[in-house]
Amino acid sequence: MEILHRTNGLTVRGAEYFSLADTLECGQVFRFFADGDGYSVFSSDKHCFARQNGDELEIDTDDPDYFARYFALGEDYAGMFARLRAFPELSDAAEASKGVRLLRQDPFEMVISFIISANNNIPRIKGIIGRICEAAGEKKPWGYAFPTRDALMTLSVEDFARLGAGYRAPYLFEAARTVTPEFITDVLASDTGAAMKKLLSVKGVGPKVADCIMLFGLGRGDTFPVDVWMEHALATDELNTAKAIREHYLARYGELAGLAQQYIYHYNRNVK
DNA sequence: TTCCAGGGATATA
DNA sequence: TATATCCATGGA
Repeated sequence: MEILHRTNGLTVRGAEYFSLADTLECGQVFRFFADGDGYSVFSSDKHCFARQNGDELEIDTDDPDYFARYFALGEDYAGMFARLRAFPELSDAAEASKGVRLLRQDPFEMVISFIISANNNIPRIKGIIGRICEAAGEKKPWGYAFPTRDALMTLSVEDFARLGAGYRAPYLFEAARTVTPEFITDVLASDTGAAMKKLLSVKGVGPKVADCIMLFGLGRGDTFPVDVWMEHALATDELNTAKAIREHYLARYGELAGLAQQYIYHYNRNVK
C-alpha cells in the first residue's frame, strides 16, 4: 500500500485491504454520510471527504496525519486478514470482509457515543449525536465538531433529554463530568481487565458498551462486543449467552478477536 | 426476579 | 395500515 501525503489530504494506492464503505457501515462509527461519489466523515473536531475507486483511495482533509491514523493506514491488515482467514469457521466471513478495518476513533467521543448506543438503533443514535454536536460543538466550515468535554458540561440533563437521549440523559450528564482526560489516560494505560472495570464504573456503560469503547476508541483488539446480531449469528446449545460467546471467541482469536468480530458482524448484517 | 425508561426501525397482524 | 417488539443499561 502506497501512501502519498498531500497538503490537503492523502492519496492511497494499492488499498486492496481497505473498503471505505464496509469500514464505515459496520456499526463502529456514527458520524458519516454518503456524500456525492464518496463519504463525509467526522471525528472529534476533524472532517474529511473520502472517496474510493477500486484500490485507490482519496482523502481530502486539512489534517492528513489524523486521518491516516484514523483509517489505520499504517497497520498490516493483509497480515491480520491472513491470520483470521486461516480459521475454517471464519473463512467465508473474512473473504467477504477483506476491506473492513477498525477505526482509531477519539476515546471521549466513543464513550459518549456508545452510552447513547445502548438499547438503541443506528439511525436514532446518529440523530442524537448530530443534535448534541449542533447544540454544543464548535461550528466549522464543514459542519459541527464533536463537543469538547467542557462544552458538554454546559448541557443540563434536560438539554440531553430534549436532544432525544431519552433515559440516557442523566448518564451523559454524569459522563461529561467523570470521563476526564486523566480518566482516559488511566484506562489507556490499563490491561484489558482493569480497563473494563474502570469503564464499567461509568453509569450507562455496561459490558457490551465497554467492549465497543475499548475496540473502537482505545485500539484494543482483544475485545469481542456481542450485541443481539452477534448473538443470533453465533449462539449454539453450548454458547447460549452473550458472555459465553464473548469468552469463547476472545480465547480463540486473542488480540485479533475485535477484528474477527467486525468480520462476523459485517458478513451477517451486510452480506448474507 | 421482573419491570420500566425515548423512540426509530423492523416484524407481525 | 395499525400494532407489537426490539435494543443494553441501571434502578426501583
